[in-house]
Amino acid sequence: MEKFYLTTAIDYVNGAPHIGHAYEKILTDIIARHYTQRCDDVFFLTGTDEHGIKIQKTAAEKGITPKELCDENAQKFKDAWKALDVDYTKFIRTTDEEHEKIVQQIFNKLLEQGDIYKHSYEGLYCTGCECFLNPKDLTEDGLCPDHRKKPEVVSEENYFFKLTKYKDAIIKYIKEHPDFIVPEFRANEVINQLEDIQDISVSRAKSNVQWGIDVLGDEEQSIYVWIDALSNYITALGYDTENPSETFKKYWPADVQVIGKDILKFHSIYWPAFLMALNLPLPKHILAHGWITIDESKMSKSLGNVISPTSVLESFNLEHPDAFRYYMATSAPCGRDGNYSDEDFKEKVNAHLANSMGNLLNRTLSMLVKYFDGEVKPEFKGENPLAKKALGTVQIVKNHFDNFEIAEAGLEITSLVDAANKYVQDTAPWTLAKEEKMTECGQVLVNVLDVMCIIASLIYPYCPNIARDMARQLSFDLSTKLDDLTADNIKYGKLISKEDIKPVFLRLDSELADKSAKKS
RNA sequence: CGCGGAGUGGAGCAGUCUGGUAGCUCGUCGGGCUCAUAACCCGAAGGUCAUAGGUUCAAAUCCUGUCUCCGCAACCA
Repeated sequence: MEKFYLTTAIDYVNGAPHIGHAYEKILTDIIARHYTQRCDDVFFLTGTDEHGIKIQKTAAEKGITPKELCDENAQKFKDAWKALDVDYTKFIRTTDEEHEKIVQQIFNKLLEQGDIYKHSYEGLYCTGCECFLNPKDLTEDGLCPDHRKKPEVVSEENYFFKLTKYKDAIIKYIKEHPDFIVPEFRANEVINQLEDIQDISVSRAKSNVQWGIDVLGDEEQSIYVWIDALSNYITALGYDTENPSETFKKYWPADVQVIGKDILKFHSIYWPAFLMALNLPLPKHILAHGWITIDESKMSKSLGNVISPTSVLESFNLEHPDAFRYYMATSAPCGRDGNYSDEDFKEKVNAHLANSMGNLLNRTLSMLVKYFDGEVKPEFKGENPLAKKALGTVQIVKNHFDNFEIAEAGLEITSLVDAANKYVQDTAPWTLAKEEKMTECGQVLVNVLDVMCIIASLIYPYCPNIARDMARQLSFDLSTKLDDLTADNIKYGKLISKEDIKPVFLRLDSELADKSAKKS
């Protein structure tokens, strides 16, 4: 594998980030970190979508410029990702000068080649909303639900993209590439939606929407969201209709684009159509994840149960985001909805990260210190009955990641940890020590520690800080590629002394789980 | 009849495509161990697989009907 390019959706900066935004970034970061363990060149793109009427209005209400609003909120997203250890390669903003320039270039190219044409249409315009309304949104009397006013019939000229021209090619592509849309069951939904697709409007009258990218050569129009926002995935790499950068040539097409299920339509229909029009290859996979519900109900502002990405860390007093990342990634299979509850969070991370994994390292190192003063002797290396399972788990985890089964991969790691705990229990090194079978005892401990290094490697994408703490206590090089892992990882000599053994993840105590500390 | 997803022990889920002893994680109860983070290991209880029919030697799985919940359609991450 030479390179791996993955992207998240770019978030609309009309508000602050919440747990749903965080879910997607964590998933993507875990995938990115996993592939850094398999290839040297991973490019992970995220960013923010910053144009449009909503930003324009919110800024006006706050009495600031749209740019100021975007700057303020984009920073909140960046801060959140930092707190969650989301380690992106590049953060693109659709207000970046470079992006705007290329979007204009793309727009004009499509216009020149006839994929974009000018067309006037009639719509119901509400002067209160300052936008067109869908007839279905009106009240029974035909009034705007927000302003109780009758919308006017207004005719507006816009640019349209010939989506219909690409309809058959997209259907064909989806059918010929069953792994293009992940999970597979969503592909049917997309094909259904494709059946009655129309050309889409890709510009707005500037009299309505000022906060957007200008159409070059037409002072009346600005570019509407589709071409602006979707293009970020290629403008970020330095795409150019004339002279694409080396970076672009190297990384495109994307290996996976992670998005929410709500915007699958745009990424599996509009986006492929634009790419076809630009004569570019399509991304290899579109991964549509589900929603995170809060205590079984949908997160919404009206219910007041919107949780900020970092509130979970704060309410449990967590120094690192590892437990939250682990929980988010393993509590629901990718693609289906998952639920967040404080209770479940606490139970899962206590059981898996503290009781099983953390404690396993702790008990083994403690015995090494207690019986051997922390020293690994050459005769401690022998046949390791855990080796086969451990190396097998590495392959299984890789396979799961190739199918974007992030939760399933996590469970495999847990299963390896359980096997190691059982091995310790069955061989009872504390009994061997009492019976003065010291070589045998040392072998058991080193067998477990060798496997512990593999576990540290495998858990790294989910819990980078815990993995680093584990690796440090094991004197193991965490940058070892997955394919270079062996069952022989522990070096001879003094491994650790008593004062250097410290728990990598402490149980969450119930008194820390204070719901009232949670912000909305 | 707009389209789609879901209904499996107390909780969350897998299994359904390719019919063949109902499984996983967590919790509960009992026992064991004492190296360790009230941790670890073993055992047990607990399910008419939403429901009614059908196909079959055999159905959680395939077919038909019904009920319930949810999503999309409609710029909600």
